[in-house]
Amino acid sequence: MVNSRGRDPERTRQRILDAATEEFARHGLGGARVDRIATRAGANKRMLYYYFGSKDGLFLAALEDRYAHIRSAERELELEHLAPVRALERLVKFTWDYFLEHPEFMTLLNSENLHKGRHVARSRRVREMHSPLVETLGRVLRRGERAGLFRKGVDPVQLYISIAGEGYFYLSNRYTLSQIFGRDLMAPRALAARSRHIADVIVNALRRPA
Amino acid sequence: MVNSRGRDPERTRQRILDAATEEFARHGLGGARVDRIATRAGANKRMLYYYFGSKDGLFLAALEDRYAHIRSAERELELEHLAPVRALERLVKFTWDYFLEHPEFMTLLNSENLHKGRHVARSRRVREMHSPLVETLGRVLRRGERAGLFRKGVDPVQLYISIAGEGYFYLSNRYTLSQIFGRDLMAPRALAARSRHIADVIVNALRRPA
Amino acid sequence: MVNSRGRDPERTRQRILDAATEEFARHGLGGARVDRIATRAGANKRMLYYYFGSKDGLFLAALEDRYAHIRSAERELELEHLAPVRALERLVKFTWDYFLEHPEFMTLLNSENLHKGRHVARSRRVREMHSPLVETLGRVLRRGERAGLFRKGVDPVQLYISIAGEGYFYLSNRYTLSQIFGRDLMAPRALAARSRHIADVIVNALRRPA
Amino acid sequence: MVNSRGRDPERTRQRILDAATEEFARHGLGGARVDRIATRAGANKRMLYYYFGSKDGLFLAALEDRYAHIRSAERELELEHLAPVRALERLVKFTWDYFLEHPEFMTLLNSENLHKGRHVARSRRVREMHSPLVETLGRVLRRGERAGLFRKGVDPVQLYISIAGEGYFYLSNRYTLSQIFGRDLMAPRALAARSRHIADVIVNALRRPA
DNA sequence: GATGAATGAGGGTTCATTCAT
DNA sequence: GATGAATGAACCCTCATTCAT
Repeated sequence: MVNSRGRDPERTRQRILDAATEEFARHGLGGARVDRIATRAGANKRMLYYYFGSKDGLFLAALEDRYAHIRSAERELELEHLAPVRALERLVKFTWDYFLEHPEFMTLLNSENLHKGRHVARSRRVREMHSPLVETLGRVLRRGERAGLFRKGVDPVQLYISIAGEGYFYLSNRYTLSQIFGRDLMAPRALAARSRHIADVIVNALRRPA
Repeated sequence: MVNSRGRDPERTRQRILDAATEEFARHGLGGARVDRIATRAGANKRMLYYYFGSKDGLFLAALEDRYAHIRSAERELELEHLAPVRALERLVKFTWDYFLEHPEFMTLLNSENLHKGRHVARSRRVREMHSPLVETLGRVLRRGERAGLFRKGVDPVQLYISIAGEGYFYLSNRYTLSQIFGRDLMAPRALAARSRHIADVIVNALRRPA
Repeated sequence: MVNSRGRDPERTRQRILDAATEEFARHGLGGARVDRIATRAGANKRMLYYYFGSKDGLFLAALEDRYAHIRSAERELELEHLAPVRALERLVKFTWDYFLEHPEFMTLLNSENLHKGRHVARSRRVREMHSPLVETLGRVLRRGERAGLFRKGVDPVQLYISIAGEGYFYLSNRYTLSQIFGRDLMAPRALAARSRHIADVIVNALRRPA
Repeated sequence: MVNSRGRDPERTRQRILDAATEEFARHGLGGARVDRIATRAGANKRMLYYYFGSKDGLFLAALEDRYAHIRSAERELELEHLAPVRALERLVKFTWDYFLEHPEFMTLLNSENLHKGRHVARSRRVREMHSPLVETLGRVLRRGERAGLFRKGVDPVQLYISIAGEGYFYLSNRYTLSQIFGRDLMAPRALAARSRHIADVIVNALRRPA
């Protein structure tokens, strides 16, 4: 029996993970309901414990899964094969687009940080996933320096946090910001304007002073 | 009688609000416990409903209170009396320091956005608090333009979101970022480095191209 | 100061009693809220306890008040001055009309009986109110017997319970009965039909067999 | 394992329903305590929500159950097979006896009407249960008419309400009535007298005028 | 691998009542 | 006579988790 509700362990596991990701994204770790996850996954609640041990175990699995997803998409950018400025622009655009299309990733991160990163602290996988990103970005920066395009001594971690932060704050806090500034930050034109603004900020931040 | 348990309504209300702010910041809206708030406030649980109506009402009150606090501190910077570049630097430093010293404000905002801003949407006070900020920043920008220091056409809202976002993402996600990048982002030297980095980014973003 | 909110003790007491009667009628004893009573009476909650001692004391006062009201209205029928059949018809119509116009009286009685009559058991007033009714009805019956109109040996208490019961069950259970029988028992025509039906039943019950 | 605490869902459900019926009857809907129901049913409080969704859901289930019970017992009278006068007498006696032996049914109805029939309004089952009763009683009446025993044009619904009302008011209000009339209406002789009285009233109400 | 039934602790909220003024 | 502030017990309901099959 290999239909959608039957005995295909890997699919059951995946359906639970997907349902959990959505639930955690929508309601946070504390607000997520194990019952809803099971129902939406079309699985028995017991299965959730069978595969993931606990609600926290499930949360960690969802978080790891989402980290793996963004890093994997990032690798496909092949920044190493691009000219420094082009590589930078591409990463900036990708990061913005990714947050825009995957708001659940931001919510997951917010939840994890609300809980002082106690899940991610127990995960070796997550740590290992990120050194390639730093290394790649570091090499892009060095190539740019050598070519006389970028200023010297820029820390790739600081740079990445800026690239991400420029989009993250805007998108993660879109409800409060739209409210306090009295404009719809999610309107297509507003999004396009932000995307351009971010590119300007990051490029200017790196440009070698004249 | 004006001691801690006695009949001083204003103090009782304030103690509840303070306790609530801390609890919401630490555990989020969903994870916050009404019992703990009451206990920490040295008040009866019933009083919480007497003054704020509901847990949500209390959350909104805390949020409004924190918004009022940062905006009030901001006004004391008296940016209007400073030279454009100096005003900008001062706001950048203030914003970073404020987030650093008041992490509860970031957590409150994260919670509110997790709930799609449904509390703030019902608050007139919050909306009214923010137009002065935009106007002040707008005037600083215009002064800088006229003096030939800043590039033209920068949107004060976009700029403010950048100023805030550069610090917010770093500090709000300090647990996950420290973990994935393998360094303690809260170490004094790391904090100082970030503060300098942000100032560089923002100033460069505004500087008129040569 | 003798305005509506001021220091006119008797009026304050009466306003509380009226508000309580309505509240008890609408929600029952258990469902009634002391807060709502005070609010609707425009009085401070403390006053309610000042005048009536407790929620139960207030309930008893409301019950006594309503008993006094119906008995007083009954006395104004002056059944003693009417011919036996006319007197009977008049009481039957009055009783139906009274229940129809004062549904709160039925609800109060239901509540009191749900609580096994524990309030009324402590009230001397209520007992004393009712012997005149039985005596009056007894005298009407005896006059009718002597005139050869009514059958002999009818117990005035049994008769009164029938007169009341015929209307009470219909009106007190109007929601469930309308539902299960699929007709609106409160429509004007339905009410008129029931009134006629009751008169028929009671008159026939008393008529001396041919 | 089929003992009292074990896994026999149907029995668990039934125990909860029985305990609930008693609790609702004794204290009304508002006064009933979910905790007491669970304890008396020997079940976990959570089970109550597992099976019935809410306190209101449980109340409706109890109400439907009691309606089903009386209607089922009524059907066993097989009124259709009896002579008209005999059928009538049997229904009258049955109805009185049923209310006498099942006071919880009256209390449930009182509660439901206090709440304006909002539970029964959502129940299809209850409506469907009652057309047979009306039809059966209607056929008895028509047979009596044709045999020249009953007066013409009597509405079976009006008649049923009279049959029930004569007993209901007496029994449902037994505490207040005993008190105000100064006699114990529940004494065996009083009950027997009422039973006879009701039979007289109903039979006379139907008897064709000479 | 999978299920429905069961659990106990604790969630936010509301209650009638009383205190200090 | 009248008030707003305060109380603690208990309300209905929901939680993540585990049992027996």
